Amino acid sequence: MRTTDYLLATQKESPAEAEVISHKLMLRAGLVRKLASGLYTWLPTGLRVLNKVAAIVRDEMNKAGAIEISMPVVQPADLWQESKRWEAYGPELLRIKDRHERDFVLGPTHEEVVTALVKNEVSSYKQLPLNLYQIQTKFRDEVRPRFGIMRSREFIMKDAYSFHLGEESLEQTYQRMHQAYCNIFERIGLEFRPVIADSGSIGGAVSHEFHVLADSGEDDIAFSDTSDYAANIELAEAVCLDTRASASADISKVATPEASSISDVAAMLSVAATQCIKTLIVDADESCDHPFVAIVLRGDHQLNEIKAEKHPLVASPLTFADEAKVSAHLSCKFGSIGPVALPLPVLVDRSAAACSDFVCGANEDGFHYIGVNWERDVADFEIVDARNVVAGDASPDGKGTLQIRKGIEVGHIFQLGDKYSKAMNCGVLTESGKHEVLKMGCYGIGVTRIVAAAIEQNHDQHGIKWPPAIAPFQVAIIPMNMHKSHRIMETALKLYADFLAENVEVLFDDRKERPGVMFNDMELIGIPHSIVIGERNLDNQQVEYKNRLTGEKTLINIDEVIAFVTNQ
RNA sequence: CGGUGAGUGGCGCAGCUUGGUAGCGCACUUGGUUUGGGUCCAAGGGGUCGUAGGUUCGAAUCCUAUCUCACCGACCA
Repeated sequence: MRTTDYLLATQKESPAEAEVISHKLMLRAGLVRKLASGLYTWLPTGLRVLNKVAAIVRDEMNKAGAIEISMPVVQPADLWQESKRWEAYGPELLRIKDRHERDFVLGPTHEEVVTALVKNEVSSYKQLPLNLYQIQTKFRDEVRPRFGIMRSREFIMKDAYSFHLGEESLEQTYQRMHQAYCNIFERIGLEFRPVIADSGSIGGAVSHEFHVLADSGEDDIAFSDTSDYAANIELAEAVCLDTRASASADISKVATPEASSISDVAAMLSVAATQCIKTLIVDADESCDHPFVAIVLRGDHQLNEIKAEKHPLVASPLTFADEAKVSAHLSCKFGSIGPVALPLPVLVDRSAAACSDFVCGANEDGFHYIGVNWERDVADFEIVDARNVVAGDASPDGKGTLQIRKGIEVGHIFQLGDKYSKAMNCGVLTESGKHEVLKMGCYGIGVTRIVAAAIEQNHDQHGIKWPPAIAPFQVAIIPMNMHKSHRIMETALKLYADFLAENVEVLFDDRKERPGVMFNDMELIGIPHSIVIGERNLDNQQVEYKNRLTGEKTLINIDEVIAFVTNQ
């Protein structure tokens, strides 16, 4: 490709709207342009990258035995009513009407459509297992699109759905997809981690997320420093190896006026936050005899809402209780609540349960207890896992300690079980002639998000440093002052033709620009290899090779250029 | 949805307080100049100042309404 025949669209300044580095660079390098909030046009350079990512995903899916199909973006509402997600999905599901006033949705995902398809097309156990996938546009009406294409409303997703008779077959395909995902991210060249995850609203039991590690990531992931244990912090089990010391102090009430937060109380009483416990009040599940439930954590720990709301006594979704209502019920404010003689169900985190002689609220404004001990002073409580793990915690698999890093979620795989197949009665006849509902798995990859994540992980002050597997071009030819020198033009044209003949993706910068402009643009776009042609080196029949990733520069003979670059 | 801020040529911004013929940098066009890291000089093209209404002799500027966008939060692939 010649730059004069191309839409380069690079910019010196990034638009004010861009906050994260990948968003800025995608705009500056001319990869995308915003049309409206969360909606982007892909320019030629961006589309080249996107297509490369999609090609790798497609290839690995095919190798893993999945079969490509293409389903409509616009889907009839009755399918969604059948699966109950017409109500459950909420405002993120964009609903539209056609000219006959019939309801439709723009598909945010395709479980309904694919299940309806399989229900109609597959009727025998002999056709199973079956794994269908597509690479296609999704629409989710996000509350707040942000970070450019990282969280856009319209995006491209690879979504696969597998169908099975029995858990064992599902487990096999799930493992095969897990491996395929690892292959995909390795081939693209990203530093990633598969982590145990919460299955959220999609449903099902077993689930893994694939995260690209980057400081700008929105998720915290915890992983062991010695084993391969890794989990989203939402799900990482907090183990407590400490055993509770026996009580050595008597309980007594002390005045703590104006002190309500843990840091206030700890400072006033000159104790460590780890010696204090905090009591959070959340709404109780309807089945509970009490209006609220108390969750007790050690002073330095944070509540994990995902874990807490799974407890049968806790309302789902987890809701912090209204302070006025709690005050009316307990006759004290949030900052003074404690588990001693508390007329509510008490759930105690494992680490808080290992405390002895601790400090807690006295259920009376302006007072705390000190020297409190479980069992002796608080008779009725249940020990649960309810906090976020922190760096340094023991790994749940018993090997090593946990570290925490930020990740960008680029893939998510689920064992769905029969959630959708049961609701839509999708089954086959078994060998014995009985109708049996199928088990399902689903496997998603955010193809557009991978592009942004790759930039987050691979850039410097000059611009993008594409992993070669997804670079828009492999080689840039930068001739200096070509319009003034016949031999430079001849050399450039020859190299360009030679690269094309070798099927190397080459961008020939034939603009009448100063060298600095060309260098800056090619580095901004992040082309891995550059060939710089100048008068100086041409005297020795040489050109300069530059590597974008390593910064390496070497002189090479003109007749060795093609071989040298194709070797890289 | 709550909070904060912003809408002025393609991009980045000034002008608004104190109303008086719309400006700067980048980009673009033409000519010259320069040529191994975003040259320099000159001339030029391009803007209903988000939209609607109001006040006024006169509104980018003041008032009202409304739309859009971004960031933080809540929410969520």
